Amino acid sequence: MGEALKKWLKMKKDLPCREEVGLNLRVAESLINIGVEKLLSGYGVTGAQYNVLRILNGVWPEGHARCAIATRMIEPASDITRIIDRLEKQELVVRDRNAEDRRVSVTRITEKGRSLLQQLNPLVLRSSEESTKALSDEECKELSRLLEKLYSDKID
Amino acid sequence: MGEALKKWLKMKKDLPCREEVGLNLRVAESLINIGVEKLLSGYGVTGAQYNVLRILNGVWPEGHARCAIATRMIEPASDITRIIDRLEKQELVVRDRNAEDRRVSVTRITEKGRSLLQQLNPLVLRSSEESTKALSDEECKELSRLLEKLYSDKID
DNA sequence: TAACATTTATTGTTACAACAAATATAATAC
DNA sequence: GTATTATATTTGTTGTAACAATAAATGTTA
Repeated sequence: MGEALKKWLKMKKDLPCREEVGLNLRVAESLINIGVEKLLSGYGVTGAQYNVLRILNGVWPEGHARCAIATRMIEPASDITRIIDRLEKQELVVRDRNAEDRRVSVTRITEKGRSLLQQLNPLVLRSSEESTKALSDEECKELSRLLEKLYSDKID
Repeated sequence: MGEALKKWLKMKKDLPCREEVGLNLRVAESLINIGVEKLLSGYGVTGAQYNVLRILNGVWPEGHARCAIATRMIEPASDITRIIDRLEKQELVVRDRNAEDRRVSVTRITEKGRSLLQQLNPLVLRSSEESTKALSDEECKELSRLLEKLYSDKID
């Protein structure tokens, strides 16, 4: 078992390698992404809100239905509705009812939302470069490959 | 950029590999650990509560001060106090004031807590084996190695 | 030893997450 | 054409997370 994990958890005993991988995933994820979260919170948005803004920016000037956003989230989020509520309150998005199917509510990013993203995106990129600097490009790619192999049987 | 990530996020464009690794970490972590969380919730404990129970079990029959627990958590948890409150309400732990230093409150796991762990531990192991079955033992170890290298400059 | 600083834990508050229930509209079956 | 089922979203509720403020005990220093 790796020394870094033992050091982090202040454990003495070893763990089965399948449990070890799960723990390392949690430790790494929380240490890596905490920096981005802090950065974003300084601009008044959470990680989930930023994620929604990026998704909406990808289809601008069109919008997305709530359920289309849900399937594109990094982590499955159960209440997109209230994430959008909070973005709407900040005037970063707008919401309309679809004319053809009045059940769906289509959300679009506003100019204010787009300019916030333009401000944030380079900062987020810089932060992720900073937080992964312990790995070479090759190691990053190998890590991504293994992670995708790990979860690819769990999607669709 | 890996196809699994693109498929998951329904993206077309590529991302810088440093951002890609961060996203893959989040996707993998949430897909892998959701199973354990669900398992635990069926027994009335959250992941954080289970984590605290395991930490306390490791020093049984002694206990730990609140701040000693905090440093051993998988993810930095800001309010151990209320996690312990909830465990105490379920009689899985007990809390005493330390005689020498009356500031510190020492928490110990109870017999009820220990027997819950005995019940849960094999189920958790089985669940983590199941959720990582897409990787070989060698790949698991390589993945752990890369993850530890990634975060080892961020601890202590 | 009195004043101040530090450590440890708890509480208050606000925002967010998870799950179920409710609402509204559309599609399907008879 | 009405009843039923399915889909899309919103709301209610409860529990949890994050952060600041407070309380209590101990350490430090002049």
